[in-house]
Amino acid sequence: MIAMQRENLDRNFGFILNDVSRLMRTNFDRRAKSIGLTRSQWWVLTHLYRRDGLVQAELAEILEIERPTLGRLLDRLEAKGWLRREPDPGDRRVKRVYLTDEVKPAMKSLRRIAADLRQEALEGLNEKEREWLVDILIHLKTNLLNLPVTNKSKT
Amino acid sequence: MIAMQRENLDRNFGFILNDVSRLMRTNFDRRAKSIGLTRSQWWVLTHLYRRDGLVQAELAEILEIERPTLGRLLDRLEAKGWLRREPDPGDRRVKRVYLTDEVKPAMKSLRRIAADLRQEALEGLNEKEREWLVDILIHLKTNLLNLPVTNKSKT
DNA sequence: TGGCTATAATAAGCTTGCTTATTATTAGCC
DNA sequence: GGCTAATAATAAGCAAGCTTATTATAGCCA
Repeated sequence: MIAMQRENLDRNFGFILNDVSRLMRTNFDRRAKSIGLTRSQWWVLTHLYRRDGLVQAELAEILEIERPTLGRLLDRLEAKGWLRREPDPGDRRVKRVYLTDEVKPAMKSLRRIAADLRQEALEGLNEKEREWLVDILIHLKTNLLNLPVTNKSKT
Repeated sequence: MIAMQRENLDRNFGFILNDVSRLMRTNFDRRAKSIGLTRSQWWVLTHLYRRDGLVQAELAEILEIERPTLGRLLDRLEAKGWLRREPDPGDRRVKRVYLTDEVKPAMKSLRRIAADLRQEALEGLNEKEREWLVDILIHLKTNLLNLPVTNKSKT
């Protein structure tokens, strides 16, 4: 614990991670702009594509974002005609989310953009290293999810 | 390239990265809330701590964020008394940023929070793996910064 | 059945990213 | 010296995170 005062900021793990994450997001968003979707929006559509008609709360759970965050994402997506919300017949608190037909062709382009960008970011790493990286990231995510503070207001 | 339609979303590199980054940020912010600073704000102060009196544009460059983003961060930090902006005597377009005395003690707590969180996130990785991870992330960042699209409106 | 408790969705407010556009000033060139 | 181009800072507007609080409805249990 001596001489730790002047740590190397350029190798600060948290911030490099943040930088890479931000660069991926902004780059994706720039490429997808002409389609009229952001990466977060695409991610929502991707999951609905697999399981159409999800309840909002379920979808938020799957996406690991808070319900209000999802709510406003859906507002924008609905306004642009990518999906619609319909009341659940059995439970009047619930709304279910359904994709519209416009989605399918757009999805294809976005999947392409995502794959290209991923490829470009990972350029120079071999398959083994890529797998290893994903494993490590999953490990970190697990660590973080297990932290007591992370469990917000679980009451 | 066959049967790639149904890729494994849970191992999507971009999104796990995003998750880890988000968890780090929100966790930090929760822990630092009582001090009244966010992680982004702390990062600004950390750099000023090393080089007080920077010009805003230089600082934005170092932090790798856009100038308006920094501008509003500084607004909030200034409003809470962590720093002040002073006109540059030689160039009337320029403002230089100086930390106030309140900063020093807070910095110590925040550095502690950051170190703890980093440790908890990286739990289970040995020193070699940690170094490797940082190297990989720097590599990815370099890849992303070299993408043509990333160079925004350089005109 | 009637009343608490839990749950779904949303509203409201804050932060931090980004873009694009404006304003003030400086620098550079003819 | 005077015009044009470049630069510093900010304004304005949008997106997507988060919290906390509200409203409507279901569910449970006494």
